[in-house]
Amino acid sequence: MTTQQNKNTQQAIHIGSSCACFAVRKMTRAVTQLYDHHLSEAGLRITQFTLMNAISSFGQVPVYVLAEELVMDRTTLTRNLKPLIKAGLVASVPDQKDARVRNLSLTPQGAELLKTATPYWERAQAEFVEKVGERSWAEVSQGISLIDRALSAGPRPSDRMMASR
Amino acid sequence: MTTQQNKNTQQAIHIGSSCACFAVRKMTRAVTQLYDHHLSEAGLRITQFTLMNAISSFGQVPVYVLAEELVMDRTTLTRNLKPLIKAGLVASVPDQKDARVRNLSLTPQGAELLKTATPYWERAQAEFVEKVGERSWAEVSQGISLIDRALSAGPRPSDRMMASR
DNA sequence: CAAATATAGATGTATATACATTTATTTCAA
DNA sequence: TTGAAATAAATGTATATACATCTATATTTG
Repeated sequence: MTTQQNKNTQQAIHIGSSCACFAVRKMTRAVTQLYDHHLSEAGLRITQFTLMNAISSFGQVPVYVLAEELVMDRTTLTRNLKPLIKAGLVASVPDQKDARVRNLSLTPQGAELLKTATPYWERAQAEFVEKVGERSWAEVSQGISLIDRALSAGPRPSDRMMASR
Repeated sequence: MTTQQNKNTQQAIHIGSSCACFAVRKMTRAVTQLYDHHLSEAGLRITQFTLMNAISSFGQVPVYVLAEELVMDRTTLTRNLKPLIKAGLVASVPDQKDARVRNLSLTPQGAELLKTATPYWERAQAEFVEKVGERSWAEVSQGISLIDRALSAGPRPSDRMMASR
């Protein structure tokens, strides 16, 4: 048992130290916790803040466009929007030309809350950059952009259609 | 309205392009989707695979130690373990010396499934590295380690106890 | 034009995440 | 030694995430 167990342990250590997904998920938990602790004082989570911010940057945007932009499943976005719509922070109105589409925008209250919460985001961002170092973050940030491009350049759904599985 | 709206839009674009948390969460969604698509063929999610792998690397480990190691709330870990324990992949047994503590380990079935799933993880990892580039990933990986250290070196809970709020 | 196909969003189900609180146990101090 | 404080895990609640599927609408094709 000992030899086999040692083999398993060594293999597991190797996977744990090389798995890209494990690394990015662990880091994301740490970063999210930092931002959430600041944003909680404004009654928002960082996920909600960034979602409202994304809508604000578009002014008005269909669900499917925003989901693609955020690399997020449409159904996930629908679910994430629910509490914001219920709280009167986000408006979802049917499109005039295509009845399937719903356009998202911030309500006046949503825009106001986003403005109120921004200083807390700034503190979180400042603490993060202070801890990590401006230069280091700039480098990692570039790397993240690179990964985003690399992964979004994958095969299109239409290409996959005739492919094996 | 137009001027104010433009201001809001510009501000939102600035936050969206600089927020570290938004960037890492977006990237993590993309990376997780890639790994999940491979691991699903083994009937596991990448989160479950990496959790089982982490337990395997310890051999046996208390919940609170694993949670700290993974930068994960203890309650989150408890919840994530639930389906694995129910499926008979992970064992959770009370510690002999401290009755509060529960030690986690893989069951034989868990070890077997981990082994079976490993080739799918290897394909995911290979696709990721192939798309991103070995050199780029090595650099980003170093940056992630740096961020992990920077954020875990924060104030201990005991230090926070007398702090404001 | 009508039938087949494709698309947008919503819903059912399941897991992932964390805070506040509860329960059981241990440690520490008067 | 016992009562207070601390710790480990579990539970209540709420949001985050995605797949399979469903409904409604739009587009394409025969």
